Amino acid sequence: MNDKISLSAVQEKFILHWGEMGMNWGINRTVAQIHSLLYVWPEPLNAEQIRITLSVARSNVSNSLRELSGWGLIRTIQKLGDRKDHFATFDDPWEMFRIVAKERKRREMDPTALMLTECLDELKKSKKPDAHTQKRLADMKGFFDDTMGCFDKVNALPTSALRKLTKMTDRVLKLLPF
Amino acid sequence: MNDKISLSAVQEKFILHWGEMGMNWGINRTVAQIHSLLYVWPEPLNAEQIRITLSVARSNVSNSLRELSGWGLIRTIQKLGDRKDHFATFDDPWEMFRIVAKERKRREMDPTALMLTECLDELKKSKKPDAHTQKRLADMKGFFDDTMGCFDKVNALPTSALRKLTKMTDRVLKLLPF
DNA sequence: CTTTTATTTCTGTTTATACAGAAATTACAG
DNA sequence: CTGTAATTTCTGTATAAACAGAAATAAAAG
Repeated sequence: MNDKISLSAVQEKFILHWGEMGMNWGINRTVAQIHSLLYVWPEPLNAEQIRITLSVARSNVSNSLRELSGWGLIRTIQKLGDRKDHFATFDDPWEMFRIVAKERKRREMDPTALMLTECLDELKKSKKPDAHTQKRLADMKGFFDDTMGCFDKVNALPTSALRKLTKMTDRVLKLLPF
Repeated sequence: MNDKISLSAVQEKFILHWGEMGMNWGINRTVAQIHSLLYVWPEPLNAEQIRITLSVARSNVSNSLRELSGWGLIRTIQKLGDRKDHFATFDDPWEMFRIVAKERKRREMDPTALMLTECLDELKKSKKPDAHTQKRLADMKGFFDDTMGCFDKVNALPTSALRKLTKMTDRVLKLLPF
């Protein structure tokens, strides 16, 4: 039962900050802390180790791990002679960002785009036009379509291409006819 | 005292959805609702009109308006013969996005980048190296640097350029040496 | 200066979320 | 099977955020 994990001061600082940052983006603190713990720690950890290290209830760990699975941010790893699941996240921040961004788009942007489409349909069918609302919602819909279309293409790039692209921003923008 | 504002079904649907969407991004529901109300409504509204329309407490309106001001998302408008402040947001979704994105970067990404720098400094000064944590934090810092640098440049573009850029994604990506 | 109007701040309540600990379930070992 | 380990689900509690309404303040009018 050597489940004792000893965080360095730096690791603890990183994990605590990550938890708070997550909160600002609507992500549960414990969820974000577990994610950052798995990110900094050199080996996969089991639920009990996470519980002890972060000083939270076992159930909290369980639910948070399920949440992270729902995001596709962790994978389970089996170890010989150990029935416990061990958990790990990804090494590459770009890949994790790609996953999170894609999932947030699916969960939050897509439904909003749909809502806007529905609203515009209803307005079109309506007797009294309300041209102003129509314009505002159409503008917003146009914004969503443009950004989401762009996002899908960029986000589909592999990490190497994304990294290059961000480093070439100046040159790319200079090429364009603005 | 003609403060009665009558929302259409579509406007109400839009506002309610916007409120819920805001919550998912860590933004107060009432704040998001007020913002969307000002966006769809054809004229600037005063606090009392907002209170009645959204059925919330006057204090809630006051605090939410201050919050929106803090984001730079609303401006106040004076009307002749009316002491009340009237509030309006922007017409252009791209501009609003630019404002929000810039502000979120300032509030949440910048401090995180700073934290990572501090952590890496502490690691460098440390006696026992902990190469693994160093690599992980350096990777994350690199990701932040690359994305934030790119973001600053792209986000500085005017709406017209941003719109064109998103519509050219395919062509731009094809030009690049991937 | 007093009254009216508008806004903000304060205080207590409500509500939603996070969480702990217990209980129940599941999976496996012997 | 029976017992043990592991995980999940359930239930109640704590915490923090949102909110309403009152009180206080500020601003302007007369």
